Amino acid sequence: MLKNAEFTNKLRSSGLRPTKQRLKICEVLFNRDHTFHFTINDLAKNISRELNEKISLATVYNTVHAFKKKGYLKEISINSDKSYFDTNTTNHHHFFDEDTNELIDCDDKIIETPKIKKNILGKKINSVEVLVKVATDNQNQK
Amino acid sequence: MLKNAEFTNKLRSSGLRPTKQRLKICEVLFNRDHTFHFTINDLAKNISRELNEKISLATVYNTVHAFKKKGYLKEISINSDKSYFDTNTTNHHHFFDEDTNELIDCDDKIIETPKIKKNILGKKINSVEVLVKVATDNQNQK
DNA sequence: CAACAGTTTAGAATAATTATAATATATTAT
DNA sequence: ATAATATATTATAATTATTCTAAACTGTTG
Repeated sequence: MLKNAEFTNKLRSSGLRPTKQRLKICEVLFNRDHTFHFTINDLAKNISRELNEKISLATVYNTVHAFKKKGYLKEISINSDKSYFDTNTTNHHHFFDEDTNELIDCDDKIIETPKIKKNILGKKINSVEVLVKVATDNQNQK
Repeated sequence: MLKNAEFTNKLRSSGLRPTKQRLKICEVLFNRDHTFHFTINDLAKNISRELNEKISLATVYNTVHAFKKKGYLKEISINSDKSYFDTNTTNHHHFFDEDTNELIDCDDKIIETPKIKKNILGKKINSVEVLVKVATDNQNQK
């Protein structure tokens, strides 16, 4: 459970002013036991529910994007209809349950990190991530 | 280079009426040498350019979704701002060039298909796909 | 505390996608 | 073939996610 002062430092050290709103968003995002996958709307709702306070949706957008740029959040692309973000910013893999739309993080103890046999573009490899889609047998190719 | 009659059969055999519009869209999508990655807007533009004929945007949306449901197209989620579709419906991997936004298909000769060490949900595995993001060194974590 | 740069805000604007409902077309039964 | 029906197409409106705008506000620096 990080304190306000720690978030203040974290923000300041990356060149972001520690405003009231940003500190509250830090609390909601980073004072958790586990990885948090969310849309910006989810987050805005969580803020008003958990903190009983409203932060303008535009600010939530601004902040999430600022945090992403600073590497505190990572954007996930599974569904293309909405943007999801992830508090787990390490290189990791996912299981995606097509029945429930649940997304589960895992590391290379669960899913092997694959070898790139030929780096066809010759550029620097920034990430190698695996997505495994699962569903109850029969139907569900959506 | 498939013919109209072949597309007609293909459509009819999957329970889709072979309408003028669908046949034209088949031509644009499937009479190609290589995999085609596109947004619905791209496709609509291609239709009016290549075939010199306009198909209502709503029809293009309907058709692409119908084709996806029938397994003729696959939806890709790399960027979350738009929906991309792919004529390569096999299980395959991707390189994504963050400098140019180019997406390149490849199979397990280029990128190894990873092993799932533990199927944590115990459900049927529908796909295992790898995404490798590359960019010119330095900057570019976007 | 004054001055300035950076931030927040409500609401407008934009862009992608989906819904609507009238018209048109393909299929089927006659 | 033709009529009846079921399905598609279309233009347009509606919806949804996201970004933009410009005025008011807040944090920081001197």
